[in-house]
Amino acid sequence: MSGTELTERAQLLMKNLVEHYIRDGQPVGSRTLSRESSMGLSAASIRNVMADLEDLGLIHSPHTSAGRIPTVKGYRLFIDSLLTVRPLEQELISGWKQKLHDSHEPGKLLASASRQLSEVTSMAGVVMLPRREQVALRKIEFLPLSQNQVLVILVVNEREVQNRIIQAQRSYSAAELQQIANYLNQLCAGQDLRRVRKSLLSELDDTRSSMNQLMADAITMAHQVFDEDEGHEDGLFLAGQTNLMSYEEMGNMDKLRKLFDAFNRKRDILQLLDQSLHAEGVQIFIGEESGYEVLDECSVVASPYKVDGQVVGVLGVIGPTRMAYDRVIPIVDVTAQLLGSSLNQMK
Amino acid sequence: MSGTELTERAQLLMKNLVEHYIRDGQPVGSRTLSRESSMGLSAASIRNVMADLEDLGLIHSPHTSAGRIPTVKGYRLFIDSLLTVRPLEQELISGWKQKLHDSHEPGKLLASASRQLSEVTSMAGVVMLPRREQVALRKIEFLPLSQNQVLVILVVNEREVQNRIIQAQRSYSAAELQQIANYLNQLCAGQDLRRVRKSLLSELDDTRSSMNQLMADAITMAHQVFDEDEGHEDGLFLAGQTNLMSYEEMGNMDKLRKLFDAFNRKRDILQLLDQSLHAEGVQIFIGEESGYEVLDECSVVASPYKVDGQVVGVLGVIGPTRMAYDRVIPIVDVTAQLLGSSLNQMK
DNA sequence: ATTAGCACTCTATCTTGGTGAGTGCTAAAT
DNA sequence: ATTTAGCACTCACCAAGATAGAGTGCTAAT
Repeated sequence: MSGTELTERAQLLMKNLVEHYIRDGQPVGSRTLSRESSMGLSAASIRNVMADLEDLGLIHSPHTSAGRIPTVKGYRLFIDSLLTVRPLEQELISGWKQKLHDSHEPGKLLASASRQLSEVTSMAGVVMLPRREQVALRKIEFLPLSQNQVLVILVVNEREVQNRIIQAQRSYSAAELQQIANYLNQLCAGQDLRRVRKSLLSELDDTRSSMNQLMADAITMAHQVFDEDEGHEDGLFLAGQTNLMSYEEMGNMDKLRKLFDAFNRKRDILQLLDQSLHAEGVQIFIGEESGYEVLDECSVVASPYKVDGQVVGVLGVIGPTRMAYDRVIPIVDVTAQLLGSSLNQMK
Repeated sequence: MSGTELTERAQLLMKNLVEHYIRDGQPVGSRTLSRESSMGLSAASIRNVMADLEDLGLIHSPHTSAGRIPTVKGYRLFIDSLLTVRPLEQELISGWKQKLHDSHEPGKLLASASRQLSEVTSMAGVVMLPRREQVALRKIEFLPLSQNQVLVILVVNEREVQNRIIQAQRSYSAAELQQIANYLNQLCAGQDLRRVRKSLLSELDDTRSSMNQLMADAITMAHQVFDEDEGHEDGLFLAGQTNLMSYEEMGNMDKLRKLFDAFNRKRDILQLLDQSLHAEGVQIFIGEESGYEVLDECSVVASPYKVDGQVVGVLGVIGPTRMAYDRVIPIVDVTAQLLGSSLNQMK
């Protein structure tokens, strides 16, 4: 109902108002808008239109004699149908591409991407790790430690190394562990971790019947290793949180602390970004839209990124609701593309 | 000069004053002190003594009609000769011990220790990693990647795994890399990394003369690996930074941001903690004493921790200058001991 | 040596009044 | 039928007193 009712003029006015507010951070009044918006209307006329916009819940006054500020609904309208994004300068893009390509390891690459996002936008940058499920095991290795513990080294996804420590039933010699590793490598190498778990189950029966104790132990150990897999790495790269401290709207220490704590916990942020995982292109959560109280006066601009046409993760930027969307959106967009192509080259 | 001049009474007064200020955070005046310090003196007498203390630079007034506040020099005196530390309850200690022992990997353990420090003190906890120099190489392994890159996996210090990617001269097969690894393992396993570098140099001459190309390549590769070693891991675990946001003395957003940025850079903090590396027991840096501007209104309470009687790292707490030293000092002290013994058990 | 008394200083807080920006409404102008 | 000028009104913001409270230093009495 509200969408179509907006006249051409009201839309233009709204656009000007939001742009103005994003620039100055001050409530914008009819007089200012009449002077600076070059749409040849008097303050009085503008007041009339503004009254309509306020009735529609698109803007509001902080108090009687201040100007108007866009509401969340107003931002939504602005972003969805009023916004004109500025295209980015090609030189900038190739500069970023260069920087990203300096990283050889995937971990470093993602960290670098989040840092870049934060630097370019002066807000907080986030990069969510590729989904943990599609992980190909390349090699597994065991080393004996004291007290029946065993150090397990996993090489996955061609060039990522993980390690963990498991508690074995008894003490194994280096040679035994070598055998176990050989056996498992032969059994699982190259497979997806998900499949590995399944292979193990069926293999367990086979080995049990063939009565080779060491191989049975191998299976048990592998189970320990892969069961532990969930939640091992937290899978979120954050950078530039401190940038947020420079914005006046973040002046409330208490709120800011809660936000930072949420960053540290990471869980909520991961969950939020998950929502963008199956979206196409850039998604935006404005203020309370995110559903997380700590992100009250923040917006999140996020985009999935792909490798081989497959979405593998999400990246984005977190900043105050009042941000330069026309610039941030393309930044997030191209960074997602650049990161995807960089990851591709590592395959 | 100043130390011996202090009368018994002046010392007691000073002690009361600092304790009072640490509790309340308000400048403390003569009247209050006379009422609450139970040393049976009138406000006027106390004023006389306070005037002396001010002359000695131990306390000062923020303005004419406020009470007195300890200066850095005053805190120093307080800590060095006036402070009586409260011993910790044994139950607390054994609880912490328990928690620390849950971690099997050294990395996790250090992270856990810093988290614990921050939780117990409600300030920021820091743990500096064991010195990188005394690192024993246990095993090295190579895996081929695309584009002549080689993935190197290092197992050091019994149970730590590092990995890095180096650029090789040509493409090596898995089998070749296996040979190279075997050769290097035989050559270097068990040695200190420092020694490994030396061994490599002498070995380089031997192999050059024996003309085995592959082995020569091995040496070259190893050089690449170990040269890169410096600064690989940043070696600092931080936790609970956000705790600092709750202290009023950290109200200045700008300063706080600079502090957080310093935490993220880590370099300055590492350098500061280095100073405690060769100290015996708990060391304290009060405000400007640290020499770092960002730590202006902070104190650092740090202690080295030992494994096998050898100092391997430093841990501590960073908080506002006005902190409960009588409690924080023993906390840092026992945590250092607990961490040491936990690390010992992992050997 | 200690303390009561006093004049003094300075901050913090509240009040007051003025200013400017902005609004809504109405009546005149286009 | 729009648009705009005019006007009365509201409210945040700021600066200027006024007041109260806490604390000091000094002096004279104990």
